[in-house]
Amino acid sequence: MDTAAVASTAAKARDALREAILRGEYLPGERLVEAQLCERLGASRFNVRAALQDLAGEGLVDVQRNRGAQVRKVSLDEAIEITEVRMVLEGLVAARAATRIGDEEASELDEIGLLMRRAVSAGEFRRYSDLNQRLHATVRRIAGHRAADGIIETLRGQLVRHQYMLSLLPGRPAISLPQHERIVAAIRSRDPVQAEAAMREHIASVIEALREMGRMGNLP
Amino acid sequence: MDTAAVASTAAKARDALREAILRGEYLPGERLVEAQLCERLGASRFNVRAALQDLAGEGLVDVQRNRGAQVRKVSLDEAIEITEVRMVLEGLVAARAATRIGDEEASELDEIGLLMRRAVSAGEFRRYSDLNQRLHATVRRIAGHRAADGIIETLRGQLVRHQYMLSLLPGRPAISLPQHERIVAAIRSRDPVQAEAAMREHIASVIEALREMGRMGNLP
DNA sequence: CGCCATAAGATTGTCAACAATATGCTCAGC
DNA sequence: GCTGAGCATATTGTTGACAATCTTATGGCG
Repeated sequence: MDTAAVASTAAKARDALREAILRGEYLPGERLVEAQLCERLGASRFNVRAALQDLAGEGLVDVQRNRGAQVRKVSLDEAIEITEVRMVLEGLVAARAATRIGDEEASELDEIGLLMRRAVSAGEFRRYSDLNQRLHATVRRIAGHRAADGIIETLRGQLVRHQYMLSLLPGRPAISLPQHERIVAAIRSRDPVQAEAAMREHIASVIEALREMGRMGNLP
Repeated sequence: MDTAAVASTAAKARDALREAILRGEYLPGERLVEAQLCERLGASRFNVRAALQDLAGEGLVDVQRNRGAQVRKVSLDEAIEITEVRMVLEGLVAARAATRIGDEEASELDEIGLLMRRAVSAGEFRRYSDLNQRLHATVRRIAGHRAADGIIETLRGQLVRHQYMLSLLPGRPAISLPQHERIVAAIRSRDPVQAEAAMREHIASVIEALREMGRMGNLP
């Protein structure tokens, strides 16, 4: 009985709405009408408004005075900028993980690496994508860098749609698997400089893929 | 007349409260009672609540359910973590500024560098501190990296108190002036790698100073 | 004298009604 | 047929009152 306690009505509404947006139930640009959300979330307008304001702070929705809220559209340019920020932040986190990793955490990374190789060679791309997230999350947990962690999580939310499109690009796993392996190896060997470099190289290649996607005529 | 328009009542209240906190009119840990803020800001409780919620999102205040809001205390550990994040973000921004700088912007950086040297040799520390902020702001403006910019600005708000204490440390200008000069030189010569390295070295030394401050027995 | 139950006061949480604004539609005028 | 003014509707902004909760003061009991 202390910190993690009963979520307030407003917090529940906010979390539910965030999940709905991330799940893709509301598309970018779609208007979020307060009255509709009241039904959908089973909350009063008061709490719905609070939720919208929070999510606006997270960059998931845009709110314009007297014009209501809509799911934020992030352009490709913005997605690239956001990913650049993620690149340096996850680099920082990887470096710190390398200085803090313990033995059982090392074997956890090993296991994720093993599962990744298996998933790729078996062609299970969805599973590989999940492992990708799990690897990044594990590195962040090992680092225990609260400031960076919160920001990365927020940014991840803004990018769900683009990341989803990325995962459909053919040939991505073949490129990213060795990058992931290098990240694991560097953190395992407690080398912060190599860990940061490996993580940045990995995310830089994600940025390159995003640019490629833009050149191929997908929506701007 | 379009984008930048009449600030809503809530936005005005939020900005006013933010300024008040940053100015130090409310100290860390101090309770922010809604009714009092209504008078202070000349806003309704509704808007005061919205403002508090916003500033909570910015990390300037803590809000606990049924217990109200208080100015967030950031511990030295947190300040260090936040500054680490700033280090990598401003490094990113400096690198990008190096690839984008134009001629008049180059002379602007030169001028700031000149004024800095003058301020230090004249012992005008307050003026040097202002120029410090101006240099960082100018670099960010040149880079035009909206994603990084927004986050850096938010983090800066959380650190005002610690940065103020830092500026009182004797010997800081002598350390940071050559670092600033190196940042200017690298950006001027359009070298993103050097620019990032110089900026990171500079902020790393700020982190070292923060650690020093902690060791010297200031409040944790 | 100290401690817990109880009540009073202060503060925040929530709501429903009302006001202000934007949006879409109809219809006169050309 | 097109344009624009004016109206109807939908949606958001704001307010004040009331309920829930926490905090502090009080007093009885061991």
